[in-house]
Order: sequence, then structure tokens, then C-alpha cells
Amino acid sequence: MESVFEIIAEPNRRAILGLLVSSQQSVGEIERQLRMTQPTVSKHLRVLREAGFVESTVDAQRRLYRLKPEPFREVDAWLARFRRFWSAHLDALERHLDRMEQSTPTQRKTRRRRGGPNRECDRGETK
Amino acid sequence: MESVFEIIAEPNRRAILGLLVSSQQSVGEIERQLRMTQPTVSKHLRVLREAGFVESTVDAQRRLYRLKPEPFREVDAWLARFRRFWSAHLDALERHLDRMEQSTPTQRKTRRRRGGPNRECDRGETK
DNA sequence: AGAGCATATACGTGTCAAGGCATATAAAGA
DNA sequence: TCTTTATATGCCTTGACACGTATATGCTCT
Repeated sequence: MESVFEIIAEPNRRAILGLLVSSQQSVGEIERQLRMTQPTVSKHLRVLREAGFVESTVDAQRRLYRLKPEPFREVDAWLARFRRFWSAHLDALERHLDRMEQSTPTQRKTRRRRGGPNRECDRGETK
Repeated sequence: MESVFEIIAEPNRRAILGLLVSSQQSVGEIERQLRMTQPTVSKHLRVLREAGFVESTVDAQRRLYRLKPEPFREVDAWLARFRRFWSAHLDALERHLDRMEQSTPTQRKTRRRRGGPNRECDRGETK
């Protein structure tokens, strides 16, 4: 269970992450909303915690779990290599960027622009 | 092996995808570069093909495999829900965006800007 | 202190997938 | 046609992991 990819391969873990994106939750709340047994939830949370996807704070008997960003960045970094493939039309990408800008509190001022070499990959097409 | 996440959970499959990002490759080429046995490569390629990550064309006895974009989009769509979490500081994001712009042949002209409601999620912090 | 609630862990079991080895299929070239 | 090369597939073993049940730990309140 080394990589972040193995962590998010599990549907129940993705469901848990999906819950936590709206707000932090206790084990019991997760258990009820996702209809999973308590030990199952605890085990998945353990995996998620050890992988850095979540952290917990103690609230009396409860433990409140919330998301942590790092592993998501890692997935995104991997994905970045492949972006050019699905951004053949830029429109989807455009929306994507806008959504990102919109969802951040900070004001964008200027967008830097670099004119690096346009290293397009050569895929030898079979004619 | 339903979801795209299970597909990319396998390190060897990610390695194969990593190879194909530069250009299409035959099974034998992948086999040699990644030091995997031929059946292993073929099996992984089958999984990747059935999941829509790659497609192949016949070149005499060889089969040339290349990437397909759709499943990557799917991963990205999932990831999108979590973006706000790791884009707390914009700087990493900034670099990220620049990299994307740089790597696309199309010229960006104007960046659309929308002023939607800044729906920040409420995570009830434990005081 | 004792009862009750919330969460974590231990153990046993079943499932599934990855890899090795052997073999099948198929095209190319002599 | 026979051999060689390229790829796919079948069978088998092994290991990892997800889940259930039972139990342990730890906190709260009376």
C-alpha cells in the first residue's frame, strides 16, 4: 500500500474522501452516511491517515477527520504529464482553469507567460 | 477491475502509460524498456485497452499502442472536487497552470473571468 | 467506580489480481 | 511449406487486502 494510487483505488475510501470534502466528520457520521460497519470505516481511515489523505483531532470520545491536500497534489502531478492528451480542444481545459481560479480566495493579478520551446512529442503515425 | 483508479493503481501500468506519453510503442519495445516479461506487458496492455487508456493498431506482426484521453479526464474530474484543498497557496498552482499553457500548441488569448459566488465550504473547526 | 458510548485493533476468511511458464495464434521471410 | 519473430492467452500459484465478528481501549457521566 505504498502509492497514493492504491489508496484511492478503493471505492469506499473514495466515498469517505468525498464526504470529507464538504466538512470534517466523525467516524460515526461517516459510518451512518455510507452504511459501512464501524471497523471498516476505522480501517479505511487508518489507511487514509497513514497515506496523508486525512488527519484527525480528538473531540472527547470522537475523532474528527478532515482532508489534507498533499496526496491529492501528488495525483495531480502525475496526471499533469498526460494533460495534453485530453486537452486537444482547449475549451474543457479553459473551463477547468477558470474553475480553479474561481474556487480560490486569492486574487489573480497577472498571468505569467513564458515562451519556452514548444516541445511537441513526435508520435510516428502509421500511415 | 471496474474503475479507472484500479487501473492506474498498478505501478507497471503507470510505467507503461508513462512510456506511451512520449510516443506510441510496440509491445516488444515496452517489454525491453521496462524489463518486464512479454506476457506481463501484453496482459497489462489488455487491461489498459479494455479500460480505454490505450488503443492499438496493427503494423505487420507488431501492434502499436498509443494513449487515449478519456480515462485521464475521468481521473481529473474526480480530482477536481478536491482542488481547493491543495490550492491554498496559489504559487504551486500558478506554476502548474503555466506549465499547462506552455505545453499546449494553441495560443491563449484571453482568460475568461467569471464572478460566481465564492462558495467556500464550511468545515466546523474544533476550537 | 461502574455503565455506556465511540473508536481502534486482532484474527480468520474469502476474493481477486499479478506474475511465471507454457502454449496458441499469426504474420514474415526463406 | 517450414522457421522465425511478435503478440496473445491459459493455467496455476501466491500474496495482498477488504470485510465480518469479536474484543480492546479510552472517554464521559452519574
